[in-house]
Amino acid sequence: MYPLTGGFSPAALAMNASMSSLVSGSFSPRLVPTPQPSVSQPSVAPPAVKQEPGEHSGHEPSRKSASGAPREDERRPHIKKPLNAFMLYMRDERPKVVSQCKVKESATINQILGQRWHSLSKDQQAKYYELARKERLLHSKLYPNWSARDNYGKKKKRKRIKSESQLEADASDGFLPQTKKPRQDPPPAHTSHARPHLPQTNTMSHLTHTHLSQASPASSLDSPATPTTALASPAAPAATHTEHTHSSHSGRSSPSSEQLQPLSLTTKPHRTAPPLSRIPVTPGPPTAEPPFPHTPTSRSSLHCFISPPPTGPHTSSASSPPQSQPLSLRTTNRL
DNA sequence: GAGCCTTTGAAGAAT
DNA sequence: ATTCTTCAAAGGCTC
Repeated sequence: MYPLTGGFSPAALAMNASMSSLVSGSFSPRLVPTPQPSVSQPSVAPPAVKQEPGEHSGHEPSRKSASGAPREDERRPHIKKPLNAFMLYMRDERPKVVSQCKVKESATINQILGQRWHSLSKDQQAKYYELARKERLLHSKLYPNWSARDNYGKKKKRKRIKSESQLEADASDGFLPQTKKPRQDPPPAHTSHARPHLPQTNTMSHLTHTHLSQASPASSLDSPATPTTALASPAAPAATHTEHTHSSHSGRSSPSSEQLQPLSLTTKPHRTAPPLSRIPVTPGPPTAEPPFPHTPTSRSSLHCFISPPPTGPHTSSASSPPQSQPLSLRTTNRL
């Protein structure tokens, strides 16, 4: 369900959907009324601002007020990260997958969407990249002082207790057992990391006269964090079949690949290891394996996407990303 | 009820 | 400069 969004139809995503649509609901799927009374939101759905109940949770020692007074961050609303291209895509496509595949589990849906994402044409992906870029731009205008770091540690992670069988599976896999490395040390590590944390007191102060309304992001691409090149995808540069894919996705240094070669992100090796624990790594002939070998047992629904994969809209005939790149291939990094 | 799962991408932290 | 980690969404499931 898309609370406020008003729904982005893929079509609506089109560039022409300039600010208005963007503003209308982009990054605040389920937002909570902005707490800033003083801030007059210019007919703009405020970005995800949310007051989290257990927010304080003891992190962020850095901004603790000596006295008993409520810490600043406690009163500050939780400003969510702007959605990236894929997230925007998911938001649009999720309902379709749900209805088509009759699945409800987000994990499964996301797997399907992940595959579909790869099968998208560059143009289609570019649409979302562009949209995401606008989102970031808008977000940075709304919250100039916001930093992704602010949200670090907001999600408390629980240590997953692996079953023996799972551990075995991991072990037998032989490599990178963990998809998400269970942190040995508490996540908010950096928070305790004495760093000059910018005083975010007035996160929204700038909003008072937000240029937002006037902002035509597309034109003001000179935003700091955003790659000027529209499609600047964090992903690999050119080389349709970039195997070596930009060893790092340090997107910021974003390649200046123009629209010609928008993004070959399709081949991007994933940082987080795929569900290896469930996907038997077959040392044998890779070709023998179907594109998506053995998906999670109970996740048969993956077929939903996998079945019709043959010829995605993406012209990339040969270099075909997803199909030719079985999940097992994307094991790469993260040692 | 909090957190996990699962995906990709962005950004910050760490090396 | 490169690598690693966290968080965005989301809903069923697990603890």
